[in-house]
Amino acid sequence: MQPLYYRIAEDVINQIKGGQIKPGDLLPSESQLCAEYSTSKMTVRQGLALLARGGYLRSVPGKGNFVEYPRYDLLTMHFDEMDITSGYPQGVKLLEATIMDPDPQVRDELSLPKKAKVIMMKRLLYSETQVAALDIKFMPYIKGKPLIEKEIQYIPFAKMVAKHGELFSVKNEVTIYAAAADQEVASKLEISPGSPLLVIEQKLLSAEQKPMGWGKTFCRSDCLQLHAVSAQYIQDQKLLNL
Amino acid sequence: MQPLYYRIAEDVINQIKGGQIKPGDLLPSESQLCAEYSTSKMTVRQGLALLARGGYLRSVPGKGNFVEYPRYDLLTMHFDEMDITSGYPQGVKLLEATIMDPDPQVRDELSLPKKAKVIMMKRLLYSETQVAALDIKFMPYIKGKPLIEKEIQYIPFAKMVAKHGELFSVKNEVTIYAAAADQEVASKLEISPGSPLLVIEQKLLSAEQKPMGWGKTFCRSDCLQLHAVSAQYIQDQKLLNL
DNA sequence: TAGTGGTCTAGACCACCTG
DNA sequence: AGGTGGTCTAGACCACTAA
Repeated sequence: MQPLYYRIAEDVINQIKGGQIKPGDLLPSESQLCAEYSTSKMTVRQGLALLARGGYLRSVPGKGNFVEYPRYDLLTMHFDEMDITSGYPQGVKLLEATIMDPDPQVRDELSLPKKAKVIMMKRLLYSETQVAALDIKFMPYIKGKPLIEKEIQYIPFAKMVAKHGELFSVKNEVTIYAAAADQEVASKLEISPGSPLLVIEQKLLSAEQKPMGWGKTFCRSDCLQLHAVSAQYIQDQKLLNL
Repeated sequence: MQPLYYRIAEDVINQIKGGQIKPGDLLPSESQLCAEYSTSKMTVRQGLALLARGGYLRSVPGKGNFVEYPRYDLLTMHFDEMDITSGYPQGVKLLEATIMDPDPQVRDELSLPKKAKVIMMKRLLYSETQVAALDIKFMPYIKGKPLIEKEIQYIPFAKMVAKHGELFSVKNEVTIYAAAADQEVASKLEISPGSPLLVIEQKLLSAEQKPMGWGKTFCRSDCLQLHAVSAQYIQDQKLLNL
């Protein structure tokens, strides 16, 4: 048996999707809905909260609950470098892992002071038996917090940074673009220079907005696609069986 | 003055971020929190609901509320073809808009029967004064539902499809990859053949999962980057001022 | 002033899990 | 049996909006 608040949410959304209520319209007031379902305010509000979460409603104090156009332009996506290897630890080859002086771009991205050093890590990622991506990552070097080679090889960058910085949670900023392969990347990826690459740039920040890691993943265009769906829809699947 | 439920949520999240409570730990039970804050169950639960929504908690009936690792691999992104033009209607040039027989790929993507026709639309998108993307879109042809040329030119594909199919909401499935420009695309985008492109493939589905539109946007790699952030973080900004 | 949503109370009963 | 989260009640008071 579905809870009542759930049924209220479904009824409303079905009226929206059926066209009886249109975006911009005002829903019946909460007290009206209480009467309609012979229930109390908290229950009605619990139902409406589901819809608000899904982006179907906007509540305006003193006025009412308005139906909203759902967003088609907000997309959610799953990305994790280790996805490329389909989870096979054998799919990762550590090329380098050193402590070094950062070049200006890296220093800038990590907002580091002049003399600070960084940990640099270069990995090749294989999907099946084929090389698929070259991954280069940087993080500020923190004295006395060594990285264990076995660990760093197989975990995603975000986890690595969280562990290294002893952080619970990190903000992950990702930039996606296409580029042509240069000499180095091309040879590592066994493609010809100039071939198209999907480049995924990642910057990790602490809760205080301090950059904790930065790097790029150069992906062979024949090995990686990213998939995203409108956030709206994900919510639906989780919250309402539509 | 912040509402109490909000303060409860903040207190808990600060304990999480401060390390006093770790992922996997059990929160104090709801009745304990009621006592601690001298409040009632509904208020405590309202606070915990915020955290659950943000992915910080998992509630297990009969057991308790567990602290969760935040997801670093779920990203949210904004994408809308019209973003490319920075909202300038002058930034769109309609090259073609015709009713035609679909080629096999299009028919397959739209799950169309043999003889069905499609509306095809080709547009050039300019950012500032420079050509930035070539956009090709297909939708099933529905008799008696003409598209008004002026309309189709300037609205995003998702809106167009919603309007044409008289749908309230559409599911938007996006695939992102890199590719080399072929002759046609290269000439339209004023780049040399083989240049890297960012290709954004869009499929729009009705609530019943029926394909309502499909197409690709070929973007000059020097004109478009996509940005995404961990979903976690967006929630924080909306729900808690951290 | 009357209606709206936002917050909150002090209970209740249920299904679930553990000893 | 006793504790947990999940649902729900029948009120209350507040801030906001509109006429």
